[in-house]
Amino acid sequence: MKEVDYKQLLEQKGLKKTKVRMTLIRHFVHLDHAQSYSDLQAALVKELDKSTLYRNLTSFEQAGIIHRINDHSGVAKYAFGESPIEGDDHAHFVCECCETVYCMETPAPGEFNVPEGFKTNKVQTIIRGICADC
Amino acid sequence: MKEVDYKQLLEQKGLKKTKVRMTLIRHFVHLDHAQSYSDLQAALVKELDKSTLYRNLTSFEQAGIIHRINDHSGVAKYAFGESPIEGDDHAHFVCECCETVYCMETPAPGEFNVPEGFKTNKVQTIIRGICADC
DNA sequence: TTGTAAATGCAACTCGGTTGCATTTATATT
DNA sequence: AATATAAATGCAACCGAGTTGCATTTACAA
Repeated sequence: MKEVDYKQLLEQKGLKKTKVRMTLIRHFVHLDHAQSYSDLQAALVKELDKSTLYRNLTSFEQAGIIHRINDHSGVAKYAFGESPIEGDDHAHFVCECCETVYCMETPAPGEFNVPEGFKTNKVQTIIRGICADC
Repeated sequence: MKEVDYKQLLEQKGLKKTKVRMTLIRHFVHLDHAQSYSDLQAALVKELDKSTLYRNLTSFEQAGIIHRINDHSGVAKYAFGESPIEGDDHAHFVCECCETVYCMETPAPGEFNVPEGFKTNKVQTIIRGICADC
């Protein structure tokens, strides 16, 4: 994806092309794993305001440019792209060694037998293990 | 489970029988769904110190009296009993209407095909839907 | 009964995340 | 190119979950 495309991506989603947003997109695009707020702060050392960052993460998420991941670490992480399996949730892999979070193409399983009266809408899955780098 | 048993449960786990702990156990036992810190604070109006509460939640968890649940709400919740499926993780059901979290006996599925070099250890599952009460 | 380690309560703190508001900036309009 | 306007930014102040250090109290064993 080229610089020009980032601009188009923003325009297409009705978001203004600002310095902060371009920096953010550029950063997300070339990463294969999810980033938390503090990861982002550390990586983008340039003056980057906390609330500006959070507000942009939110609007990017709403625009489908990134998606929010909840591994079970207590802090939200974000990765480039909409949920790969449109609408539905894809699984996330958390490395128990380096804590890195990867998006898996593996779809969540369909069937879970819940008790009488319970209705299943969707299933979210976290896979824990060791990643290829560790 | 009777009062006397609570005491035995604590002794057996090497935990001293204190007022706070008895109150906590008593509270957890007769609940069918998970409690967050603020749920507990609200329910146990009696003077209950924040750090004491957290420290007890931690030791109860280590002792296997309760287990910690991470639905994707951002706050940890706790429910009575060890993970029903010994060692392995059981699924948790989050009601999208009342936000209540229930433990499901349903085991997590075995097979997820992860990329080359990735090794799966365990799978954690959150089922979202509508509970029997809603 | 008393000694001791563990449990409690309190205050102060960290950190993720949010909100209100004044200032700045992107962009559409002239 | 100048300008009007709504949106984006930066800042400070705030909230709530969870943690830590420390002095005091309590359970329990000797």
